[in-house]
Order: sequence, then C-alpha cells, then structure tokens
Amino acid sequence: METTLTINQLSRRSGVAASALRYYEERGLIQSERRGSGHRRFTRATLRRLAFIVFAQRLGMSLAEIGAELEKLPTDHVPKGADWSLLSGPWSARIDERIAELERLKTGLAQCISCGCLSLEFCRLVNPHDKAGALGPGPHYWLGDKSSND
Amino acid sequence: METTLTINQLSRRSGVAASALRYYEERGLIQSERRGSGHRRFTRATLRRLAFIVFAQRLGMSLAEIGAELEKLPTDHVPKGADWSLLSGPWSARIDERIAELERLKTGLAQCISCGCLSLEFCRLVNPHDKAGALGPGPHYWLGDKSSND
DNA sequence: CTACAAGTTCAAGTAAACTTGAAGTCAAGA
DNA sequence: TCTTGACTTCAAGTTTACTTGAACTTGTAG
Repeated sequence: METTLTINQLSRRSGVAASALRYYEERGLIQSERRGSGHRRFTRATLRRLAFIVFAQRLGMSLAEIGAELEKLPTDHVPKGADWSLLSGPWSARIDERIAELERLKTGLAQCISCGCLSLEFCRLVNPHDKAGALGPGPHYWLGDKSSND
Repeated sequence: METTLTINQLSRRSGVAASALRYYEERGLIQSERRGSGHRRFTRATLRRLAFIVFAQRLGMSLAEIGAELEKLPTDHVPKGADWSLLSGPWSARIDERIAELERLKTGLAQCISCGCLSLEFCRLVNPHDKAGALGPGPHYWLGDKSSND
C-alpha cells in the first residue's frame, strides 16, 4: 500500500474537489511531490492540513489569512499535535469572540430591532470596538463616521 | 426639517456606501421615492431595514436570502416592533445554531485537529447532520462521499 | 497493444457584492 | 448668474474562491 495519495484520492478522502486542491497548491496552502510524469503525490499529513483549512473557512477566514496561519507551522518536520496546539490557543479566542458577537446580535435582535429604537445605535451591537475592516464583502463600516453631526 | 433622507444622508447615517444603497435598491431590498429630478428620497424607516440587512450579513446570509426574509414584512403599513418581532424568533434559532457550530469547532480544534486523530472524522464536526450544501464559497462537502470504501 | 480512466496545464468562466468611472443633470449659496 | 457639490445612469472593473473546458499525456487493465 502506497503511503502517498493521488489528487483524486485526496479529494475523495477530504471532500475537497480536485480543482480546489490544485488551486490550494498554487496558493501555497498545501504541497505535493511530483512523479516523473508530473503527477502529484500528497502525503497523508495533507489531510490534516486540509481539515484545518476547511475549519478556518467555516470561521470566515480568507485563504490569505489561512495561509498566514499555516506558515506558523514548523517546516523542519511533519507537524504533530504539539505544533497544531500552538495555533489552537489564539484560535479558541477567535472563536470565542465570534460567539460573543453572535450573542450580542441575538440580544440586539430582540431588544433593539424589534422595539424600534434602532438606527445608528445598532452599530455598537455589530462592532462594539470600532474595528470595522476586512470583514469580507458587504458594507464594512457601521460606525465609519466618527464625527456624525447630523 | 425634512423627514426624508437623500442617498448621502442615508449613507452617512447607516455607514453603508451610497453605491451599495443603489445596489440594494436595484436588488429590491430597499425602496425610495423619486423627486421630479430623479433624485432618491428615503424614509427613516429605511434605516431600520438597513440595520437588519447588515445584521443578517454578519450572520453570513446572502442578499438573496435577506431579501426573502424582508418580504415577510407587511407592505400595507410601515413595519413596527411587532412586525419585526415576527422575524426575530426564527432568527434567534438561527443564531443559536451558528453558535452551536462554533462550539463544536472549538472543541474539535482542541481535540481532533491537534491530537492527530483527524481525517474524515472531522466532517462530523463541521457538519454533523450531513447537510452539506449552499454554505458559501469553499469546499462544500466533507462527507460528500457516502460510500467511501478506500 | 489498445482502450480508457486519470492526470496535466493554461486560459477563461462564474457568482456575489459591490466599487469605480464616464458623462451628464440638478440644486444651492455667493 | 455662476459655480460647486450632490445626484443620476450605465457599463465595466474588482475580489475571492473556485470551476470548467480544451488540448494533451500517463498509467493500467484486458
């Protein structure tokens, strides 16, 4: 039994389309060795890397951000539990923040939207610490105007 | 004092770019009256509608989905608290689901990814009830292959 | 040896959610 | 009246994350 995987094997095992895998490789998120013919071979460790990528996407991260995170993994050996754990601390915090925001939204939905008090106040709900920024597509900046005098 | 808002006034108050407001109007998410000149005038109620739109986007909904939700509001009068409340029930549930997923992800980050047990198992974390589907961009289907015999 | 499945590259297409630019019209203060 | 600044439309461009198709090569089972 071979210890490496072809692109379609990896695709089947991970659920990520082969075209996406090629794309990820092109973006530097995963790596492969090439056979003489040019065919890719992936190590099984790539499965974990992919799990992390999918995971992070569900958290709303862009591939660019994910790539930056993955660069924190050591390159001198195959990353193991301890290496992944290094990432997981900040990530738990990240998830907690997101959960906290959702809780605020939920409260706001009940109180603020339904009662009719709503206008600019809503911004504090969505983004209480004024860090409008790279939040993906969509309007990025309730609270964008600091000196609102109208 | 005018009771209606120009597009730039609405933009400043909502934090949503004027170009985005035109786009939303084109998509039917908001409405405006037109002056003889063709200039748009928005009612203040539009602010609440916008708040809802931004809110929903933060929950990861597409404009199409948001539009569908907004259609549930009555058109025979300006929606008030009670009307918005009608939407808020299902929405709380929606938020709760999302929070639950994040909790699962958090657990999984600690246990599954970092310990090394990971591969296909991860799917159950991301999508425990096998409803891979329209989850936005990204690989949609850990668990996409029911009959994995390799 | 011959199919045919599986692999390759590269360019172009897609979808969502906007933004930008051009070219022109309208409104308001000095 | 003149001159900005705000507004209009419409077409085209942008970004992210891929997918699709064409044209071609490799690998393998019979």
